[in-house]
Amino acid sequence: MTKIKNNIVKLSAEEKIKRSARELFTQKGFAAIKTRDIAEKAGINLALLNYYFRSKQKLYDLIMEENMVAFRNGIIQLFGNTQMNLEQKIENIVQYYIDAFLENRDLPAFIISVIHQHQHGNVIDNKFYTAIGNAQKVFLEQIKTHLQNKGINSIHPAHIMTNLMSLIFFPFTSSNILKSRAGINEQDFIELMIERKKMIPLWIMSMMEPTVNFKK
Amino acid sequence: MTKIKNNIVKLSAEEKIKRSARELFTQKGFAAIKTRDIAEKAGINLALLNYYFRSKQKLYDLIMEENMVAFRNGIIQLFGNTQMNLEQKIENIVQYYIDAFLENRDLPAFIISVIHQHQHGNVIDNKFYTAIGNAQKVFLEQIKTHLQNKGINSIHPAHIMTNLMSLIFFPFTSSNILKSRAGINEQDFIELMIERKKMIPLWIMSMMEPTVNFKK
DNA sequence: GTCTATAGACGGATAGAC
DNA sequence: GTCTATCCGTCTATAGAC
Repeated sequence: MTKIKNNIVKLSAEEKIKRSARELFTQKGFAAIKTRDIAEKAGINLALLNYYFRSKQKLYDLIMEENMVAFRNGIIQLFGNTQMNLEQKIENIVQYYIDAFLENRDLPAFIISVIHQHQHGNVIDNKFYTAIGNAQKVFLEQIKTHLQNKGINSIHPAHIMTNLMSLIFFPFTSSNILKSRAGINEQDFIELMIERKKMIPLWIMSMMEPTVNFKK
Repeated sequence: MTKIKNNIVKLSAEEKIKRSARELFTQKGFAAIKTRDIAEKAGINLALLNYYFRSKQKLYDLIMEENMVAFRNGIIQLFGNTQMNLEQKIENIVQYYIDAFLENRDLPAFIISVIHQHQHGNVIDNKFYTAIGNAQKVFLEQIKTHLQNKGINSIHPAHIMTNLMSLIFFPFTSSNILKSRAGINEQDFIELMIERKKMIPLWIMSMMEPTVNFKK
């Protein structure tokens, strides 16, 4: 990447390929994208893709790894933190992921697809699951303690963690449904997502209240 | 499909192809699957695929349409019902979809992918969105009324509908994370999903209580 | 580093025998 | 209806000129 006058940044061919590849792979996955699509979008010659990245598969692996980094680091640092109380932690998690997904709207569907299609044995994936394992345990333990303090033993901590991730991820994958007929446009959608940064923690905390769990 | 003695059902080649195709396409999508994969899985000759279904694309369209039918009909009938009160309706929706997804575990990720990748202009998809549009409106209106009765005007009805779908869909796409290190196996996972049929309605109803929304 | 041209493999589809 | 053999367009990857 070379800076030129007027502070305008002219991207190198390598960078242009990578950005185009990220956008396309994140939207549609490995199999649906042709190297020609990437080259065309980047405005570079097809041969340069192999020159810089060796193969389509290696380029994809690079993109995937980078796409998963933010997700993985978020889990490790936010979920695994042992200083913060549960409510603060949930607020931070919600903030972090919603901000990240507003920046990259295809990321949630990409991550969901990768997680869903995971088959044990893959080296990259195993590294991934091992890395988030401990952080997950810390968070689940914290939920468990919180529930015990509230006198609730009827609900598995995994529900709360799953619900948290559900409320963060899913809306980004289903904006097309809201936009179709619910009278919600792109700007409305963004505002709703911003509102959720405030609301999701309230919703999740209320799920751990006796009044909700023992109702009826 | 021909019945033979001992009540064992021997599938026709056509049916074998369709079942194999459904499993593979639902798991990995159109682009990642080769016609040769389908033929091999079905134990039939590659040429038969084209003989019965004309092309890979036509076979996929057939599978996708069938996969989306249950989802679409669920929305139209359950969301669009004008007789039932909101709580009963939510209970029915949760029951219906969780039961369906327990039967076909890859369906949620498939539906999410189709919805997410939708670009307006596609005929099948437009039919789909038109069909669910009214049912969606009925449901949103009902939520709006419920919120007004509770004296809550700080929250958009779309949040509630989105939350409901989130809590139903997402867990099926992320079971791999729970299974990796949270000490949850396949049987535990199924039990958790069954518990959710009872819990999700309570969680959603509580989101429409003033105590939750005006807290802090 | 960047291009053109092309090798070489793959995958969808079909012709034609049985 | 089912098979084998094969066609042919497409796609990844590379050789080699500049």
